[in-house]
Amino acid sequence: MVRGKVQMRRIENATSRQVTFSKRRPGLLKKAYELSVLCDAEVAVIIFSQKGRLYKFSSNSEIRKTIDRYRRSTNDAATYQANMEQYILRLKQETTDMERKIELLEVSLRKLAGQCLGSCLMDEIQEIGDQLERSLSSIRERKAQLLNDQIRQLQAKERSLKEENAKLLAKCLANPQSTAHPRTTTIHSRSSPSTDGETRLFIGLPES
Amino acid sequence: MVRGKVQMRRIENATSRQVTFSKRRPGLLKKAYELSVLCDAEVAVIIFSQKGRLYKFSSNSEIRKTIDRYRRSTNDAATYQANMEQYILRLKQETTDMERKIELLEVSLRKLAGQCLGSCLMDEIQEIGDQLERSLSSIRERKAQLLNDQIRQLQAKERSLKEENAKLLAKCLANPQSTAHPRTTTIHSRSSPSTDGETRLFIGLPES
DNA sequence: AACTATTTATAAGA
DNA sequence: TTCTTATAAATAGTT
Repeated sequence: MVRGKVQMRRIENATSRQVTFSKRRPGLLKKAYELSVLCDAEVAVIIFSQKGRLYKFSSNSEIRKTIDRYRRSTNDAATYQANMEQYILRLKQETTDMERKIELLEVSLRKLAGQCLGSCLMDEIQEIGDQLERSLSSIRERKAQLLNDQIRQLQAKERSLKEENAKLLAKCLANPQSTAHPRTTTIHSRSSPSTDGETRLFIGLPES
Repeated sequence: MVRGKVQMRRIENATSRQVTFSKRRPGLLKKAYELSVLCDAEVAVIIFSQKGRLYKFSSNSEIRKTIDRYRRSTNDAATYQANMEQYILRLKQETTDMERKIELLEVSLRKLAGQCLGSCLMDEIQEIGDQLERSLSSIRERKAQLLNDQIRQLQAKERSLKEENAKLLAKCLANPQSTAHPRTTTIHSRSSPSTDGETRLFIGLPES
């Protein structure tokens, strides 16, 4: 361009590049300004320097207006926005559906809880009553099951305690150091008012 | 600028303006291109002619990226897009909340319907059972109320029919033209197989 | 930032 | 529109 043409490629020297940027940037913005004024055109220029600094020109007071106009005039840019709007519509539809579902669930729940029955006619009352009876029978079944489980657990525990009891008794009888009858070997039996039946196994243990 | 400086003001002659636009527009775009290449800058230019025709340059493959970058770098006003994105986040949060609510309602409903009790322990079983008993008693109350209403309606109907019956009887007795007993004045009784009890009041009406 | 030799852009005319 | 041409404007390299 001056004193020898410039190759149209990135200036490798960082300082030269920065200097050239500083010189050409206002030139570009000035040209943009002149075009907009002389020809009454809408012009917007956005420049980001390598360092990320922003420079802009807008013939409009608000560059966003030009950008919006650009978006409206191009299909691919409008697509993103349209997609978002469609997505919002879908989300809204979803929430509406969910609201209706919640409403229905709450009504069902209230009815099963015996509330708001004032508007129910005999048919529906009958149906709800039947459902409740069925539920109650499920509940009773589950309750019975739980009780049975508990009983079985207690029985198993009883069995294992009995076994332990028997083992300990056998040990006591076989042990030469304690030939006396277990009943009479209980220490501190005078100071503890517990029954024989409960304490006769605690041979030699100090009372707590 | 050439052969006499140009005044920096709108060119009034429409043709001249159009010509100048055609000449300067590629110049501006070229300058933008050169700045972007030489200085490795991100440059975007948008031009709308007076007729609304769009011309643009973008150092990027996609001008939208530069515009987005511009939007991100200016925080003078929340952009429409940012607002939309926030709105979408809000909607998503809302649907998540609703999903959770639906989940809870469905669990409650299933339990009140006596389903999925396998995981319930005795406390909860007891509670559900109590709730069901209360619901059933509400249901029975409502049922009784409905039955009572029905009975009262029937009683009222009976009363009004009796009154009408009495009035008609009195009329018959007072009327000289029909001294016969009302039971015998029933017309068409031979062609209608209804019982006496139901038809004896329809004096003089043609059968439908 | 200022200077200046040149290139580039472009107004007016064809 | 495009070409031509005279001239203004921009700017690369230097200081």
